[in-house]
Amino acid sequence: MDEIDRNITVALQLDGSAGLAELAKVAGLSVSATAERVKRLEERGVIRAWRADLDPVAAGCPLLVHILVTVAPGKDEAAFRKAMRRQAAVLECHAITGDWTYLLKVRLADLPALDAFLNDELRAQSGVQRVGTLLAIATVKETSILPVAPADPEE
Amino acid sequence: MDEIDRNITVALQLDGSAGLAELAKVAGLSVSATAERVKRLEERGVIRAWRADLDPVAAGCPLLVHILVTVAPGKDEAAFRKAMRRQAAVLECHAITGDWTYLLKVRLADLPALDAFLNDELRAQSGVQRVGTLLAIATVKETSILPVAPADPEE
DNA sequence: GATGTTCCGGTCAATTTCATCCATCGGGCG
DNA sequence: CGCCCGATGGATGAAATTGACCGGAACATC
Repeated sequence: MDEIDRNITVALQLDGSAGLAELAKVAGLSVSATAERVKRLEERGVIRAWRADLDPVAAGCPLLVHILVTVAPGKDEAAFRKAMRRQAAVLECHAITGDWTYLLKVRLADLPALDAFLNDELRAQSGVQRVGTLLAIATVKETSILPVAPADPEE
Repeated sequence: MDEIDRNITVALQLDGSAGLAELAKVAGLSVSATAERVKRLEERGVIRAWRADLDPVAAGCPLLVHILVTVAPGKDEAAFRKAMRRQAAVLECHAITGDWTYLLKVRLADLPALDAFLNDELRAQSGVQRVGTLLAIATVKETSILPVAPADPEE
């Protein structure tokens, strides 16, 4: 994971369809050497997948909501996590520090869908004690480009 | 944006490197017809880009923090937004309803980096009145796969 | 301390696969 | 009956994959 690998990963996050020729230029290597690097990044699990990046609005999910949840400790929690994983609308679910237990990122089509989600999916879960809803009014920035760290010299 | 387009977009979000042949099978169309669909999805802006999906830990950003920020109303706000857009560590920045003004999603290498971010980048911004930090202890789910809505018949 | 060997990584060339383009055909609608 | 949209098939072209060769570094040997 040297400087070259970092340049490659950044470039591939920005545009994975550019092709090896152009990637080789930013990497400063030959085409096949660049292909070797990319292959190794995949094998090492740094690159998990190649994905199409969709426009949420065009895809029919204009509503973005972050939901804070307090779940009572106990074995209900496993069921809660499983339910969150099953829900396609739940893009993220993190256990967090502070007054709340979980933070969800949810994308929905409209407010009725939000109402249905809160009542039927979330509050219906046993153990859920408190729900806080943070509706996104405007999205200033939303990217999946990871700031690839300068990384430790080893490895 | 019919049923076929929805199947295609879902499949391409899951794996964009499969190739047209396999995609055509899940779409139930010929290869060239499928290619035509994908091309139109790109032209219409539904598909914004093709990206490599990285493992955050392997990429050197194991720390995930959501930060709630209260910003004083005024023209400082434009500067704040611009600063957030500039910061590579800030993956998302949403203006939200409720007691807080903004919700950030930030990825960092370690706690010192978080400390530096909070002090040097966030609290240094004029207008920032209150900062709440939600550190992710565990990530139950984190995906970028949009739940492509059944969509309105028109368009 | 110098030399030879082995391994890792990069370059170059050849093969093969894949996507794109173009012409044709069938179905639906005016 | 004619027009238009969408699907099929084949040909062209560019891309990725594979293999063999070359150079440098690390280690062991002399």
